[in-house]
Amino acid sequence: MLDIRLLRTDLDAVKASLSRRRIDTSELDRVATLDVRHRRELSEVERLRAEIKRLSAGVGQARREGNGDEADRLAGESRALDVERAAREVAADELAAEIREVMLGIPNLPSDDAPDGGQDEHVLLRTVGAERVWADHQRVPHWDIGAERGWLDPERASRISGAMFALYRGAGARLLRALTQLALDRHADAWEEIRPPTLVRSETMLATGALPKFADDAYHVERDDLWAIPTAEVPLTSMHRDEVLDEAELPKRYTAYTPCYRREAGSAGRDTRGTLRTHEFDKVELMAWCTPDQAGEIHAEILRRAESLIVDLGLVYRVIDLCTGDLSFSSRRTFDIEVYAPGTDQWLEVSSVSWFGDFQARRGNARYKPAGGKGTEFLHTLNGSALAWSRIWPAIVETHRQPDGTVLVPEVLRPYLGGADVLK
RNA sequence: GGAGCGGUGGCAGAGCGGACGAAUGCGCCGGUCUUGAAAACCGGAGACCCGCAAGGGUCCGGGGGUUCGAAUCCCCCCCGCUCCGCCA
Repeated sequence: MLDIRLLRTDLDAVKASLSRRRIDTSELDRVATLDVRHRRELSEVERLRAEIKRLSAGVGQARREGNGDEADRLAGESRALDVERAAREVAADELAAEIREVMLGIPNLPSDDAPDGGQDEHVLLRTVGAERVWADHQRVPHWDIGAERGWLDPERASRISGAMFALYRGAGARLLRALTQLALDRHADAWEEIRPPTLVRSETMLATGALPKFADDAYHVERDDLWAIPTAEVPLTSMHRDEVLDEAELPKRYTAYTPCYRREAGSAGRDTRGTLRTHEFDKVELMAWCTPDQAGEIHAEILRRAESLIVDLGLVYRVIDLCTGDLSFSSRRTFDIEVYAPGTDQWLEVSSVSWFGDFQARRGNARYKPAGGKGTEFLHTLNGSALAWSRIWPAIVETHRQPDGTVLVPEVLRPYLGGADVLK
């Protein structure tokens, strides 16, 4: 959520910034108007309440002095004022609720550094491995490899759960487990491993920015009013909700391995083959809490870590600086890592490394106490995927497919596959 | 699912109709002492909102109610804990 004070002092700047996202900014004018009215009602309510408090103190005093008539007179006066107070308060509360509702639907301000551009534009920062030459045996899509080797079983997956679910088997399944373990181990040096709940409350979804706008994209367990997380970012971003941390304990770095659930509403019929787009996939995520000063370095660190794993897996990839029109709702700046899958001849998004500023912390009321200073400040949050099953798996089997149809195991993965250098 | 107990400041924990934004302890900040630190002692400090400021207001899980006045009484809800039952 944006700081509403920004709308009071700098409405034009906020509008200019949000229009870089290529969205309609008329809601901002509406909030600004409502805000003025809200504050007017609020100060009137407060004036009345102060008066009532004064009168009430008088009642108590008059009573103690045995002056019953005076006490009754003051009580009556107070009662009359309270009628007006109640009416004004209802009006103020309604305005506050309306303001909140609109504010929750307004996306974050893009960073000044984020490149301008629409949804289909992006700034390519670098491509690693572009010079690589692909042989015919690497031009086989992973769904064919999966069928050929018995690693993927789409018929049974849909028998069990329907379209857009994956069922991996044998060495294919084992490869996933190895990848997960590898990713988790790589960050154990500085990132605390978390295994959070994956069914969460509405407030938890709201703090991240997954609600209220994107309710249709998530699975909702109605009977218990719980949501299946679309990413570990959701529970991790509520780890310190309603807390006040000491600056000395920052930054806090977490890594979590969880399943992720997405309804993919509106994507039916797209990417129907293979594992690229599924309702459920597992992912290892990196997520950090820090001060504004630390955010830049952490952002770089997450990107560095995500890239280095991909390098070690022997994959070709590129890094993209997302344009303002393509930035996700809560993000101020995002770098996407896309891995090249030679069999499907596609660049697959495997990680979005994002800086959210204090946007999520504000929604979740997560603050810190600056060392030596007084008061509290909102934390900054950042995150990025370290490894997403549904995209890394195809890239690996396609990239490392050998002429005989087997798949060469990247060096770093071998210890996790009992030393095997080839998957047959 | 049944029974009981509880939710108060950064944390722990008193208070149970008016003088309570709230004792006390821990933690935190400043000072005295010390070569320095620790200890001890003295002092300070809650969060949030409105306001240029002076100042005002809100906040004792959330929401209603009673009352001139609610942390305190009543109702509903949420969350947590304990015991029993069920269960991977």
